[in-house]
Amino acid sequence: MAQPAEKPDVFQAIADPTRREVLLMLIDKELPISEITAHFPISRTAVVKHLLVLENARLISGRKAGREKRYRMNPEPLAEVSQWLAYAERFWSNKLSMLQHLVEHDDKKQP
Amino acid sequence: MAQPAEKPDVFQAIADPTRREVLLMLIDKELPISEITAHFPISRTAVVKHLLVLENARLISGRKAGREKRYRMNPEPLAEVSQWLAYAERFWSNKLSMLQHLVEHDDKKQP
DNA sequence: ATGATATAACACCTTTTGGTTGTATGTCAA
DNA sequence: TTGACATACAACCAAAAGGTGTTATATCAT
Repeated sequence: MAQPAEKPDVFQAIADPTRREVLLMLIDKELPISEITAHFPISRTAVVKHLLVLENARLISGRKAGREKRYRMNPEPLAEVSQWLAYAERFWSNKLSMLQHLVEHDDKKQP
Repeated sequence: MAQPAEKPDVFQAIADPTRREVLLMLIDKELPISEITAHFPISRTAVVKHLLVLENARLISGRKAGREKRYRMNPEPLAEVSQWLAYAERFWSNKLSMLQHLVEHDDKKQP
């Protein structure tokens, strides 16, 4: 699973649902691998591979803290996605803004 | 290449550079497969497969026009990406806005 | 010193991806 | 009606993606 530390492709990195969830977990806190793994039904090895993909897309960075390695998120590479999106949507900005607005205000369907 | 018409995953669909480029080509115009193929170094069959992925992610839709099939873009599914991005960036909005601003104003590096 | 923890490093497996070629089918134009 | 064009469909292939398990190594607590 991307064993060679190559391809820093952000789009590729966020293509996997597990990796997106990992990212969300690391938004506001720094977590060790074991704790991240606990939230998923897959093996630690698999999680580590996902972490490697995220890391060489520079979306997360890890530091060793004693016997554990703690990861934190780095949002900067997401700017590339944001830009691409803005460019791709530039002709329908009205329609899309409307859509987003609708969804955002439907979070916890208050009747 | 996603032969079965399944997985309408938008993130997956835009993960491939070729597919992203196809999308950009179809923003403002409707194009036949042959014309799309002409812009890439790969075979028409390969392009068609990419089109299928984009189509069942509902990012494009095709209609037959005589002997050719013309595709056009549909931006709505991108809203999901947009939302996710907004959520993932919610703690760093300042930093990211700054970044984007910088890049956008560096398009054709005017000295 | 010893055992439990946390990670690292391998080797291996299966399915999906991205690509190829070849053959058939429908459609326009002369 | 006969090509030339545009697409459709099928079979095949190599490599990457996503996963598994096993074994080793460092570190903390007792």
